[in-house]
Amino acid sequence: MSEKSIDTKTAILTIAKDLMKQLGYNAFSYADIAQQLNIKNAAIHYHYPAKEDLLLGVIDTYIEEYQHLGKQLVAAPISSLQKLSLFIDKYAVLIDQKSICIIGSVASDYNTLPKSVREKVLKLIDLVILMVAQTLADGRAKGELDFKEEPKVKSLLIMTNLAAGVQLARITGKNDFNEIVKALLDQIKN
Amino acid sequence: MSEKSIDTKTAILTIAKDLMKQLGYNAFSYADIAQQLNIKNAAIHYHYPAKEDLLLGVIDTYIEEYQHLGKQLVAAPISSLQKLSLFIDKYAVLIDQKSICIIGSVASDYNTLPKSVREKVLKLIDLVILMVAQTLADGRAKGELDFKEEPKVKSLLIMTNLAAGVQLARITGKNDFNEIVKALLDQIKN
DNA sequence: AATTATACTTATTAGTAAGTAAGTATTACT
DNA sequence: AGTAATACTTACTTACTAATAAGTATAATT
Repeated sequence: MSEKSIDTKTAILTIAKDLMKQLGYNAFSYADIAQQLNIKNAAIHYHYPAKEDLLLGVIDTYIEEYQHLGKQLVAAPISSLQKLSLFIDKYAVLIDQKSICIIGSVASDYNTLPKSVREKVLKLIDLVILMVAQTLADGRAKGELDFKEEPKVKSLLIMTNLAAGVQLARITGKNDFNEIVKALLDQIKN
Repeated sequence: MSEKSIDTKTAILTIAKDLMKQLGYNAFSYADIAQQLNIKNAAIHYHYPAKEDLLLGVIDTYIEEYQHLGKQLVAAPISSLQKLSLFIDKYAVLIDQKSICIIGSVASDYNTLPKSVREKVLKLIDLVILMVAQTLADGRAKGELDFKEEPKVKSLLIMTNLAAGVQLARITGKNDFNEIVKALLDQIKN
């Protein structure tokens, strides 16, 4: 694969990710991507034969991103609260982009997704929930955090606050998301 | 309007609501509804000229439903915890139907919705958040509930737990939703 | 009884979707 | 230098989308 092709393939993926988060799986088309890149519709099919392949590629980049973040967080010389803040920041920036998180995007379109994508989505969700749960468990063990729920359950609570928080804030305004974050951080601070 | 027509119009709306919750705004078509009702595509356009009108009709039924529920809850001779449970039950049943809540459904498609729909969605969201907030405030005043956040903020936290909870549970299984509900009820019990 | 409104069907249109086959220019390999 | 792979474009197909115009049967109104 030449460098030009790598660029195009990466560029397609980057735009697909943005469109996924802004519009959802069923509301963007190959034509939208082609227009932005000034290439033809069929050029995208060359790199990603079916829309299913494109979506698999999108999910893969997030799996890699969160695997990378997970490893970074374990080793990072920062407090557990700061680690969670790094994670929360990923959600906060979405609102300014009029976007929602990729998990929320695929979750609402779930019934229309191909089986291969569904399986990969489940893998991504498990990865993220576990990463947050481990950060929470670690923080509590170190006495940096305090909460009474099981780490896995607390992770579910925080994840749902964030995922639906950005969905809500896109409609009602960013302040609602900020209030949610403030409250959930206050819940786990020691 | 004859009775037959009322039946058809109501039936269209009922199916549209189901499709919205299962597939989302952009993933269902007039053909899907027509097929289920054994009528022609154009018959739906007779009752709802544009898809925008159909979606406005769908949101309206939910606004009416929650206005009704809100009035019922104020007068009902049950505890605040039971009132919240009635609300939570509305979300629990969605999972078995492989559906998500209407707010979550329109929230993820928000950028593709007509302006008229967006305004009505905001009205619905405000209504629901306020209803939950008032139930929470009332319960705390009566000593039935205990939480440290402002009622509006606690309402946001619970709403996001529920909305994203059903989205998540459709993928990972109902148990995750049950765990979320158990934990959030435990947080506010006195 | 005649007229009109209601609730549709039939038939069609314009637009857009994903996807494909065949051709072409460029680059890499032997 | 010749061959083959890469990265596209051109041109097209099939299928589906919302939407509309025109026609029809039935029911309500005058």
